[in-house]
Amino acid sequence: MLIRIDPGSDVALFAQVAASLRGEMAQGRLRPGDRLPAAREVGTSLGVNLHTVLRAYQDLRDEGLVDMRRGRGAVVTPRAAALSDLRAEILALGDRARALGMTADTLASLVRDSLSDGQPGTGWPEGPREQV
Amino acid sequence: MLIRIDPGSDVALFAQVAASLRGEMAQGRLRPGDRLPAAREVGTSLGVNLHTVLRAYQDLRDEGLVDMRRGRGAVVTPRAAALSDLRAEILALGDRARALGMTADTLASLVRDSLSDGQPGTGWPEGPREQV
DNA sequence: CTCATTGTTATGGTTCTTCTATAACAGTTT
DNA sequence: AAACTGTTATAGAAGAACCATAACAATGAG
Repeated sequence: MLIRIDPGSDVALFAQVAASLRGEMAQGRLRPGDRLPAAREVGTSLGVNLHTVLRAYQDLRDEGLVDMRRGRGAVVTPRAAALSDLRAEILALGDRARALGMTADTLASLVRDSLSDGQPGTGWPEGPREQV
Repeated sequence: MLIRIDPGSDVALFAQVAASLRGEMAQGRLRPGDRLPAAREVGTSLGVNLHTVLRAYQDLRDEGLVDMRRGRGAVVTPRAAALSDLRAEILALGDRARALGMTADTLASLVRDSLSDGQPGTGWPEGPREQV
């Protein structure tokens, strides 16, 4: 278990914590059934507020990567195995992108946008806007 | 040229604009040498402030995807061709991730973190923190 | 049952980012 | 010369992120 954060980064702390844990899952160091360290423990040990850690845990829960219950803690779900399944391909893609002079952030943004190119769901409060 | 934003999204507007343009480059609809529409034009047409658009343009410039100069505008660089080179692989990876029940955001975060697993650069203001 | 542990919820406050608005400036092109 | 471009400056409003503190409720160990 290794959680790394950089307070000087422009990425939100809770996002860094969540990303760290996803990385552990992808590397197989966190497997289905494993329990995440208690949020309070991570918080104090990391010099970060309890809620910041919990926000990260909740993001992972929303992604179906962990189950959370009071008193029991946050437990890694079987779905987390999918992350390690993709690890090799992600690294390969990263190598190619790096060779083309692309940063990790650029590739990540490109991945997010390329996949959500589908039509947005209905019922928007303000609706999306376009510019041609 | 198609720029799409969703004011209700949790993603920052400037990031959406930048992501849209990256997508255009990946699809080959924006090629090296092409000029991006003027920031003011995009702003008014999109109902968004000039600076919000410029922030997106500057991000693309920092990634080496466009060159910017006063009076001339923002011009797509040769490096942008790399995006379309990776498009097929990104879509393939996205399909696999989707089949495993993974969202685009999850995959994007995983990509960003898996690639930046290397040692952080030196000279941090506060230094990164770890938790074992 | 008792009790320590864990996530959950609530409240309030500070700081930072994002977005907007307006204006002037300085290269580039026509 | 004039229209168009990104650049810089200033200032404000709104929201997100983060922190601090406290109480609550489910779980598991003893």
